[in-house]
Amino acid sequence: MPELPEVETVLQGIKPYIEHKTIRNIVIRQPKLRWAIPKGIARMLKDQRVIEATRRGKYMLLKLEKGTVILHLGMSGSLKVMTQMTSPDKHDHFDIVFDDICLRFTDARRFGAFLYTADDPDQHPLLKDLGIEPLRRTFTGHYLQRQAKGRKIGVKQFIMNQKIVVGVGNIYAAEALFIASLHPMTPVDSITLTQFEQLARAIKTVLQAAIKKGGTTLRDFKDSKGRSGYFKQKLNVYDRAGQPCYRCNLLLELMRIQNRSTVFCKRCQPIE
DNA sequence: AAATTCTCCTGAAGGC
DNA sequence: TGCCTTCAGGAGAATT
Repeated sequence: MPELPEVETVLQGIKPYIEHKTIRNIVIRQPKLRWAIPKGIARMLKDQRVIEATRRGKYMLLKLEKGTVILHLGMSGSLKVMTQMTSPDKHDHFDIVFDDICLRFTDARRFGAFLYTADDPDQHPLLKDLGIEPLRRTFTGHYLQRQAKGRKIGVKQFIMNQKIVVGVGNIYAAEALFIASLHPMTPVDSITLTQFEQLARAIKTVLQAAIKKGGTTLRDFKDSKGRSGYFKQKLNVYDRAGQPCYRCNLLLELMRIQNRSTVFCKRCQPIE
């Protein structure tokens, strides 16, 4: 389930292999992803140099001499640097081929995306309404409080809304709420500034710690070299329903919010 | 406008 | 062994 730390891990892994390199070929085996891979994409990308590889939320952006490639890993996608070509597996949907290496995209569930825009990527429909980057200095308790004004949703849905803040998915939302001692269903209009400050801090802390560990591998996340992430060992609540809270020993609760499993500690994260 | 529900997809896991 | 059901989830689209 690639969230911000997993995307960042993949991005840092592929960066040195593709920046300032020229795309030589695009091989598409399965164009049907979240959106169909645009028909003329190979023609658009061929012989273009990658100026830099960046990230916006959970999207990876390859800035080219002309235009930008937009990549998303969906929930089961991975990008691998192939230093030598092997025959593709069933779910290896496309390759971006360079002179010395190739980027191979694998995604069993096909929720990922491979798109191209000739214009300012920040104006692309998928990117233009995205919220703030959580690791920015300007992501603060004040910011969250401002965004929460007039809303009635629970805090977990709030911080998972990519229009509020990007990069926080089901795993890190649960973890951040535990650290901030907030019940996932706490209505955002009842949260104090102090609590919002703790929450913003908790999100930064957990994302940064996860990046340091190379992301979280629960089932299938792999970095650009096929390695697992090691943040799972640090998870306080996610995937730990029914097990004792590390802080107070009470068995952790499982509830479903918007059809997402949500684990929390009733005692450490009380609802007012 | 905001909130909720539906949808895409397939592998894994559990029940019988 | 095998078939069926359920679950996992990012996030846009459709609906309320």
